[in-house]
Amino acid sequence: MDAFYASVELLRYPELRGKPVVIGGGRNAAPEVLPDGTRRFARLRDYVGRGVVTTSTYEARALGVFSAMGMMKAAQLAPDAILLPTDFDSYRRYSRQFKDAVRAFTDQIEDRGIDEIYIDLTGIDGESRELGNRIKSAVHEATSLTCSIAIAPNKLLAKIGSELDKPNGLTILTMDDLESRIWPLPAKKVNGIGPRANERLASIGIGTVGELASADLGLLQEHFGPTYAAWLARIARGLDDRAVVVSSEPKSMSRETTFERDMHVVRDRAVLTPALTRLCERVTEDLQRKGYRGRTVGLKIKFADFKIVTRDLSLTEPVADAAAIRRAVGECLKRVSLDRRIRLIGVRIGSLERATGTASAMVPTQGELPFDG
DNA sequence: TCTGGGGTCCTAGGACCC
DNA sequence: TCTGGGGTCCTAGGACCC
Repeated sequence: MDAFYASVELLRYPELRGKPVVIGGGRNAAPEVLPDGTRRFARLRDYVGRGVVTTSTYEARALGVFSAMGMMKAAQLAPDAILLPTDFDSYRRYSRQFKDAVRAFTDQIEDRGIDEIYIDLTGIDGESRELGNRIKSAVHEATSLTCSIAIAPNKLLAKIGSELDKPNGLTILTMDDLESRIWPLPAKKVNGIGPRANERLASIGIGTVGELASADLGLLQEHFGPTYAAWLARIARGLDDRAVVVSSEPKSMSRETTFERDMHVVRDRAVLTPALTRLCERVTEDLQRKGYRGRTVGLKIKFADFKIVTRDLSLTEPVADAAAIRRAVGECLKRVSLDRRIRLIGVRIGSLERATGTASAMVPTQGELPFDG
């Protein structure tokens, strides 16, 4: 979906179309409705806090404001841009609508978050461009939103291709297009080459996918290890045999919060302790709402210097109650050296299993029968 | 004026078991 | 007295993605 959150907001506030608009910031307020019925929107210049940009309209991007940028920095680049708070309930609703629209074509859909999917079109009738246009029309009819689609031989190329013609794009790629359309691209356009890998590639003179394709495998192995080097060599040739994964179980659930100011471990105890308890409660709510329990409880602390420590504790039995999670988090906390101010705390639960049925209702398996020893 | 929140996957060492 | 592998689980950190 193109600039998804921002585009949803423009449906609600059409008067903002064509203007630089930024979504994000966390705790900022919704627009104020004036007596004459018009709305007064917050401006980026008025923002104070530690939030980051979640999405920006293409007009805001033209001013240099992109996702994940600190809001205060964005405010310097685009002080007059409109600032809107995130409204995840709306985005989730539109997300369901666009995915349902695609489901009319096939159920072979892999969820990649709220605004992105892979579709396995293998065996679906129709010429690629015509099929792509039909999907785009169906999405637009269902949501009034535009999306960008690439149809390609694999997920790697489809993902790259979907970025080539944004917004409202349709890109068809075959293996014959590798040299002309993929090799000129910066290596970091590849899904899986992030900032760190990109920097290390740059340090050995590799900037584009094409340069990666002609790189010596031994050199790559020296810098990235055998597994990642082999992967790099394959993706540079456009090779990717990952399947479209239609369903998956969650592995972990977590909640975390960044404080408005860095917290002093002793002096701000009255803030920190209830905040930690609240995170345990929120994780518990998530578990119960989705019907899971988990056996591994994790604590995350980000200090004022941005250093992150994590501590895990695996319990003997899976839990889904706040008190048990809070106790485990307390044990984790004892193993952290609290020698700096704290910026963020987080609570995570992993080793999840479905909470259907109680322990007493479960039939013992062979290994648990008492006669084996 | 520094840099969110929710996830997945990988690596690597150590404990422990057979 | 010296030296095995294979396997799983746990923990911590880090890269990466949306």
